[in-house]
Amino acid sequence: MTSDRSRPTSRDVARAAGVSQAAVSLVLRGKWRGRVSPGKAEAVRAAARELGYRPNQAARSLRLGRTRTALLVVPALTNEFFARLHAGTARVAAEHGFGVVLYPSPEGVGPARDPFDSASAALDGVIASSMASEALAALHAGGDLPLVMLDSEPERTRAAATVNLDIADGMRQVAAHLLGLGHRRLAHIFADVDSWTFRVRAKALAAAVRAAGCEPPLARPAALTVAGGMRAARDLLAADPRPTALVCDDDLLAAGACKAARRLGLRVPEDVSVTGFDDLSLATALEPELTTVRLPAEEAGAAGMRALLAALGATGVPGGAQGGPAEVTTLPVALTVRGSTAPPPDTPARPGGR
Amino acid sequence: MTSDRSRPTSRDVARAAGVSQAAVSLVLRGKWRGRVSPGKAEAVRAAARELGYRPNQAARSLRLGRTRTALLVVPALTNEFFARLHAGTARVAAEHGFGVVLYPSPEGVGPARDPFDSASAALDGVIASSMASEALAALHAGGDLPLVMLDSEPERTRAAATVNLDIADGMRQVAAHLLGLGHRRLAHIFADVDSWTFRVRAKALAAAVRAAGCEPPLARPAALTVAGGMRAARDLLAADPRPTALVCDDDLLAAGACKAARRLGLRVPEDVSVTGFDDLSLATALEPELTTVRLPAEEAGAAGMRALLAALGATGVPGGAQGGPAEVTTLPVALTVRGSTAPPPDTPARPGGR
DNA sequence: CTCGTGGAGTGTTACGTATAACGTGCTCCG
DNA sequence: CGGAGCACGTTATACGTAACACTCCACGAG
Repeated sequence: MTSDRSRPTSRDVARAAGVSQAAVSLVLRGKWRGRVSPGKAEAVRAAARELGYRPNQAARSLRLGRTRTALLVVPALTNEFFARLHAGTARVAAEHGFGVVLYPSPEGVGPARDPFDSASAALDGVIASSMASEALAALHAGGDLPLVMLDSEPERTRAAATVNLDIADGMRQVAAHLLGLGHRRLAHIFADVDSWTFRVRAKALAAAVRAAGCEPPLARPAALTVAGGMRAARDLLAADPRPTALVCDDDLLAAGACKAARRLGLRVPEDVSVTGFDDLSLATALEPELTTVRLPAEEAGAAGMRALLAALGATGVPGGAQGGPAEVTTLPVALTVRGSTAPPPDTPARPGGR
Repeated sequence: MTSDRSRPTSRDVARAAGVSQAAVSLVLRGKWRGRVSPGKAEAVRAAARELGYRPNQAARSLRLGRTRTALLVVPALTNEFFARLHAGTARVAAEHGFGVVLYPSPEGVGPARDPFDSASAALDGVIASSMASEALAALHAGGDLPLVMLDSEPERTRAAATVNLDIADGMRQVAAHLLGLGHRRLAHIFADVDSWTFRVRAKALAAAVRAAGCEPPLARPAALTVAGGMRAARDLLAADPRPTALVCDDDLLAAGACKAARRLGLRVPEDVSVTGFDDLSLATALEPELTTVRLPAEEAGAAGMRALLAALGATGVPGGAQGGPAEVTTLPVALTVRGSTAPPPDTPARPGGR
């Protein structure tokens, strides 16, 4: 009615409320205690509501030097784990008026372009998940933004903070469960990805098995897909003596392992036990349902964003203020026992798994 | 070395190259033909590279009045379909220097907040997928941004364009496949969501079945999860006479249906056929693999972003310029026949499905 | 010789916001 | 009674970029 087509500015609001533009800014940012009378403040709010005023974020960002936007680097969103990670970051971000923009990391299919060119939005900080060191170096070149690492090697990064899942403990729980059921010949299907999280899984499993006095597990790499899991499982189940349990780095691999086992005429879990990792929705869609490790992905994403916000708050103070230089948070994970594990064949049932 | 801590600006580059700030802008935007000599242009580029200059996007957005950022509204990213949708939009967006920020639509769990407050970034346009009319109205209130609808009711929106998947045809293909196998008693497990895409599925299935001279399919609503599919299937399979095929609105529901069938002692597909929709990675993880309809999600997302970019390009011309007011694109879908469908029991095999 | 034309640049301004710096009156207390 | 301090505001400026409006000069046509 009054305005001519384009979005109203704070000056339009000021005119409508009969005050200066500065007063509008004060009132709308809530900094008017003792600077603007309650009456005028209310008039400003009414005018803003009336006109449908929304502050121009570009102008605000320019003025403040902050954009209230974070970059989340993930290998692939089609993986439910990373989607949950994103949900956690986005939730916490929204609570603080932040936005999150995604960047599929260079390990994906796309051309390894500069994330800071790709993300047209200016950024305040970066959260990087499950990154290889090479990709990290690329990020490093992208300026001196605060960086939070998720589920990554804590060492040799310039991260302001690291949020990790207790992957090693998860794998130890898997091993304890299977060993407790009586399994002695475990095999490991590990993801064909050079990433800290998968290296830890392999190491933890091997250590737990060794500690129990068993021979080290056979291991086969596999592409992180159902088909990959099938191929690896076919190989492993051809070994003699055949392993009685297949420990998989991921639920997708476990799904493939189950398929492969059945194609070989083996029943799961009677003839061979299978465990997954991540507790995707896939885990309960399968039959039998997968025994797997539940990872608090949303929680990890939320914690990562909180850490980033904390780092942003502490910006400007060069000296190390509170705590160490790089804080590491580790979130607990929990084995979820379902139907894909059982005592090995030719063994009298023994009490208790785990 | 030369600069004092903060990011270099175009003025810093200008100083280093011995030209004016305006010249830097011209050169770096590639608009210098006949305005700046090749020698100086090269000097500017060298200085920019040397200083690691990156244009301040906030300032650019403020100046241009455009932010090169689009909002993608999806119900949930943890659903692989929407993740693929996002991948498509993000890919095309990146090709044009655009960013994409996500907003989980009000139908999700979160508090139904204003997407334009939540997305701290300013926006040039909106792509909304699978939205109920209520949520649409909320978007409508959010200003007069160009809007592209994905997989939604074409009518009564002010969308600049609509990109739809040929859902109806997909369901017709499912019906033809099952009817061709000899099935006569179909049942439908439909998603408990008030959304155009699911209404179309129900209508198309009913029409196809009626056209074949069969009685209309039994139908049960279900929450869009594996557990929801199980409950609905348990109900439907208790009917007498028992349906010989369960048509599901989604692969998750189909997974649940398979589980339920087996718990009742029925084999899939020998005793009962099951079909899904969407072709999630879940479809090939199950056993038997699901017969389902493959939706070109990435392609749809890409097409949506292209439509939005086109609408943005045509902004400023009030009169309807090229084509109709709201263009509707429909992408084809394809039935993928796998192992979860077979001729009904007590029926001699007949040649050909579909 | 004058004028037009186009290349090569620069000065200046505006985008919309947040805030520092600067007034006003007015009250209250030493 | 003379400020000091407070309540209430406004003016002015800067953030970094893009682009309009100029200037200046060389050169060729008339």
